[in-house]
Amino acid sequence: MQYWLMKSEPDVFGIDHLKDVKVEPWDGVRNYQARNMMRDQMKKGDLIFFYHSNCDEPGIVGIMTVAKEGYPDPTAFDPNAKYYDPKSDPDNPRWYLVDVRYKRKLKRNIPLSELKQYPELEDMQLVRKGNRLSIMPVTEAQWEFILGLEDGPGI
DNA sequence: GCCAACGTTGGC
DNA sequence: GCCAACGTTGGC
Repeated sequence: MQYWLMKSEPDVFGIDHLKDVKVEPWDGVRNYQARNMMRDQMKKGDLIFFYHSNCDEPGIVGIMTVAKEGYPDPTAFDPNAKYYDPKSDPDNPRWYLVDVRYKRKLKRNIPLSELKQYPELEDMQLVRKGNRLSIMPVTEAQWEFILGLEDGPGI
C-alpha cells in the first residue's frame, strides 16, 4: 500500500465535487514529476489525501483512492481543451493521469498552518517552503500521524 | 495583490 | 550546455 497527496483548488474542483461524482479523471497535470508518479508509481487502491490549495484555509480535507492506474491524458489531445498540448502525440503521449475515487471527508479540515507545526511532519514536501508539486508521496508514518489529528490538534 | 520559488523556454 | 526571461504556483 502506498500513500499520496494531491492538490486541487476548491474553486475549480474540490472535495465536494468529488463526493458528487464519486470518480474523476485527474486531468490537466502538466508537470513531469507529477506525471511520472501517476504513470509509473500510483497503483489501484492506493490511498490519497485530498488537499485544498489556493483558498482561504489551505489544508487536507479528505481521502480518496486510485480508481484507475495511469493512462494518457485525453485533454492533451483536444485543441479545445484548456490543457491542450500540441506536443503530446497520441502515439507517444506526453501526459498521463489516474482516476481517483471519493472515499470520505476528514472529520475536520487539517490546515497547512497546523501541519507545519508538527516535528513529525517536517520532512513532508508539503510543508517545505516553495513546494509547488501538486502530487507527492506520503510515508506510512506521516499518513498515520495525520489521520491521528482528525479528532483535534495534537499541539 | 504581492512575491518567492520553481519549471520551462529559447537565444547564444 | 548555460542562463536570462518569462510564466505559473500557491501561501500569505
